[in-house]
Amino acid sequence: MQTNIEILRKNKLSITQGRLVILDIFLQTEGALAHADIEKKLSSNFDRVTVYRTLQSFVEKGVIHQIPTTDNTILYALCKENCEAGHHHDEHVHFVCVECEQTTCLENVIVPKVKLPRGFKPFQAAMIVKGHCVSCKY
Amino acid sequence: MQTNIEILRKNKLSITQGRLVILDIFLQTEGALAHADIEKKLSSNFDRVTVYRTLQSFVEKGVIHQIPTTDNTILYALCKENCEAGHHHDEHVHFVCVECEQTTCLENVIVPKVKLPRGFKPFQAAMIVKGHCVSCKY
DNA sequence: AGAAACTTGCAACAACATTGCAAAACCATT
DNA sequence: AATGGTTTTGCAATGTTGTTGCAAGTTTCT
Repeated sequence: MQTNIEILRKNKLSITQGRLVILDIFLQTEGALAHADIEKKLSSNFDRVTVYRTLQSFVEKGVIHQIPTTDNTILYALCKENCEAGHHHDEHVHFVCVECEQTTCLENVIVPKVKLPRGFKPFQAAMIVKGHCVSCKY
Repeated sequence: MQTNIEILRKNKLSITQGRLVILDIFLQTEGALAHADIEKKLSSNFDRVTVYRTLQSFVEKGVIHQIPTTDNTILYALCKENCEAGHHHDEHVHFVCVECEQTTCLENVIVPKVKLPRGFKPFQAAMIVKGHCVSCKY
C-alpha cells in the first residue's frame, strides 16, 4: 500500500498540505467520494476552490478516476497503481448500493467487451451495477 | 410509433401543453438529451422549473430514463414501449461519441451480466461506451 | 538562500437546481 | 358545457455547485 507522499511523488505533483490531506481521505475510504463528501471530511478548513482544483489535477494525473452518476454529481475513486496520466486502467465495474448509497470499485470485475453495431468504434467503457452490497444484503 | 398523447395517456399523465411539446422533442431526437438541450429546443417559453418537473415525472412514470455521465449533467432518453413505471427495461448500452458528443441508445445491445463478488446482489446495470459513432468514424 | 514555478484563498460571478405559493390548466362528473 | 376538485404551471426567492482572475503564500530546484 502506497502512502500519500509516494503517490504524489510518483505522479509528479508537488507536495502540499491540501493534497496530502485529501489523498489521505481517499486512502482511508472504502467507496467512492463526491466533492461534497470530501469537504465534509475535511476537518481543516480548505477552500472549496482548492478541493475542486485538487480533484481536477488528481484526475489529470491519473491518481483518481471519475465514476458517472445519474444525480448531478461526480464520484471519484482512487486508481490502482498501474494507472497513468491520460491513460486510465479503471475498466472495472462500479457497484452502487441502493441501501447505503455507497459506491464501490469492484477492482476484480472488469467491464466485459460488447459487440457494437457496424461503424461504432469503441474506445473506453464504463459499467455501473445497482443493488445491495455485501454490508447491506439481508 | 406512438404519439405524444398516446404515451401520456398510457402512463396516466395528464395532458398538458408542456408535456406534449417536451415529449415531441424526444420523439424527434435521435440521441439523448440533457436538461439544457431541451430548454434550447423549446421555442415556446416554458419555465425552467416546468422542464425540471416534467422530466422528473417522466422518469417516475417510465416515459424516459436517465443515463449517467461524468460531467454533472444527466442525460435523458425515451424508453421503449415495454417500459413501465418503477421498472425500467432500459438495459441497453449507451454510446457516447467523443467527436460529436452525441449520446445514442443502442437498443439492440443489451448490457451483459457480470459475475459479482460474493454477497453483492445486483438489481440493475448500466453501461456506457465511449468512442466514435457511425457518423463520426473516419 | 534565492529565484522561478506552482498552489492557495478570496472575492466575485455564473450556472444549475429546488421550494412554496398563488394562479391557471386539466379532468371527471354532472 | 358548466362545476368543483385535483394537478400543473410560473414566478420569486433561495440554495447549491462550479469557475475565473488575481494577489499572497508554498514548494521546488539550483
